[in-house]
Amino acid sequence: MSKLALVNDDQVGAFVQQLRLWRIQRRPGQSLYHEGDPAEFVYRVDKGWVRLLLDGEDGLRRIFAFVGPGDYFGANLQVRDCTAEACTDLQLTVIPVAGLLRIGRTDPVALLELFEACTKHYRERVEVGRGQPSAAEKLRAFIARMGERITSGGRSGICLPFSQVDLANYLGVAPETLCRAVVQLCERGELARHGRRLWIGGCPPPPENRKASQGTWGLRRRPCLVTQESSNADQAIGG
Amino acid sequence: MSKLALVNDDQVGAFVQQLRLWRIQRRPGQSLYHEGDPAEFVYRVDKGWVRLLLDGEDGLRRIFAFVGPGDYFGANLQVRDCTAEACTDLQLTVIPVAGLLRIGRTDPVALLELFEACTKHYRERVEVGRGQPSAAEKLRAFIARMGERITSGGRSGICLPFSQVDLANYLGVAPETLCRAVVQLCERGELARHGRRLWIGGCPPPPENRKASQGTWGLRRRPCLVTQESSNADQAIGG
DNA sequence: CGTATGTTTGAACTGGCTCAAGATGAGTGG
DNA sequence: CCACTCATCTTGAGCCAGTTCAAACATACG
Repeated sequence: MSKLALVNDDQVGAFVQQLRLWRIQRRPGQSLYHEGDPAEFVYRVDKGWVRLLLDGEDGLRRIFAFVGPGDYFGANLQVRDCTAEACTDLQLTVIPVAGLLRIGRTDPVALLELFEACTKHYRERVEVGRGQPSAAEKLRAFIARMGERITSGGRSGICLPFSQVDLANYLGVAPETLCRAVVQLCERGELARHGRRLWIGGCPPPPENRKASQGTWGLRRRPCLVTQESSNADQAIGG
Repeated sequence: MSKLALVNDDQVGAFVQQLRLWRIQRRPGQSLYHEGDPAEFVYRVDKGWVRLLLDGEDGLRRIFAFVGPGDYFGANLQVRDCTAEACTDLQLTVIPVAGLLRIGRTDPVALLELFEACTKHYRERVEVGRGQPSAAEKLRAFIARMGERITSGGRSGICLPFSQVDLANYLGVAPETLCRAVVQLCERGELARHGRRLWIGGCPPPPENRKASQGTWGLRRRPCLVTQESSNADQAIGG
C-alpha cells in the first residue's frame, strides 16, 4: 500500500473503543456530510464504499478518493473540507470527535494515527496522475491499486463497486474515454464485466446464482433519506 | 485560503515553543529529506519556499506543493512520504517529532492542529486540477491562490519564486505549454515579468535598485551541501 | 414490461504534447 | 567590470490522445 506510514489498526481500534460508538447505514447516493458542515464525527467503514469529493466552482464535482472497508475518514477539526457520499449500501461506525479529543491525552500517538489514517486518502490522491499517462494506463494503475487493496478477502475475482461515470470523474477523463479504455483492458483480459459491473483479478461471478451477486447500487428515485439522528439510536456499540 | 480548517497559529506556536528548537539554512536545490527517510523533524518555514515532490516510477518527479513562509511541513509519524527541497534560499525552524509526541499529552488539540497544518498541502493539492481547465486557466487559478496567500506583506507586487519548469511540473503541463500560457496572461496584464521572474499583483520591482531584488535562485554548479547536523549546532532557539 | 439512467460507438475537432531550433539572461571566471 | 557559458525560456510546426456532440444501445429498477 505505497510508502505511506502504516497505521497500527489494533492500537487505533483499541483507542477508539474507549468511546461510546454507534453504527449507521446509508443507501447509495446518500451523503454523510457536505463541504462546510461542522465536523463532529470520524467514521470507519465497516461495509461498502464511500466517495470523497469536492464541488467545483463551475458546478462540476470532482471525486478524489474512494474509501473502503476498514478505512477511516472524516477527520476534520473544524469544518468539513469535502463531501462524503455512499457509493454502495453502507455500514459505518461513528466516532465522535469531541470524545476523541477528550481521551487524546491518554494516547496522543493513537490519536495522531487515527487522523493520519484519515488523511491517507488525500495523500494517495497526490500519487494519482503522476506523469501524463494515457487513459488506459490510468485505469490500469487504478485497478492495480484497488486489487492489492481488496485482495484481503481471499476470493480471486472482485467487483468494483463504482460506476464508470464515477471512475471517469476520479481519473480525470471523460466518461466516453474511460469507456473506451475499459473495452481495451477487457480485450486484454486485464478486466472483466458482468452487466455494468467491472471485475478485476478473476472471472466474473459463478455461472449459477449470479442473480444474487447483483446488489443495489443505482437507486433510481427513492433517496430513502435516513437522518443521522434516527439511525444513531439504532445500534449503539462500544463505550 | 479556501475552506480548509484554519490553524490557530498562536496556539500552535506556543505549543511548539515548549521544545528545544533550532534553525537551519538551505540553498536553492538542496533537499531537506527524501521519500522513505525516517521522519524525525517537523519544519516551519521562516523565509523562502520549499517544494514537496514525489519521484515517479518512470523517473519523472512530480511537484505537488509549494510551502512558503509561516507554513509547517514534514509531519510524518514513521517515514517520509515525499521529498522536500528548497526552491530558494531558505530559513527553517526545526521541530523534533519525538519532543512533539512527548508533550502531546498536555495539549493534544494543538498537536493535531500542527499536523493538520502540515497536511494542508496535500489537501490543497486535491483542489488543484478540478475540471479540465486549459493550461491558461490552471495558471490563472494558481496565481489567484498564491496572490491571496502572500498578500500579507502589504506590498502590491510580488515575485513568484519558482522557475517555469517547476510551475509546469506542478500544474501538470509541458514547460512549453506553460510558457505560452505565461505569454498569454502577460498580454492580458494578469501577470508581469522582470528577467525570468514572474510578478503578480502589481508592477515589477521599482525602477531604481532592481539589482537588489534579484536574489539567488538558480545555483548552477555548486551544491554547497550543508549537512543537517552541521547546521543544527548553529542557531539553537526556544526550549 | 416500461422507462430512465448509464454505457457504448462513431466522427469531427482541438488543446496540449513533442521535437527542434533559436533567444535570453543568470551566474562564472578572468 | 566585462565577456563567456550554459541552463532556462521562447517560438514554430506537426501530430495525436482525449474531448465533445450526438445518437443508439443495454441494464437495472419499478
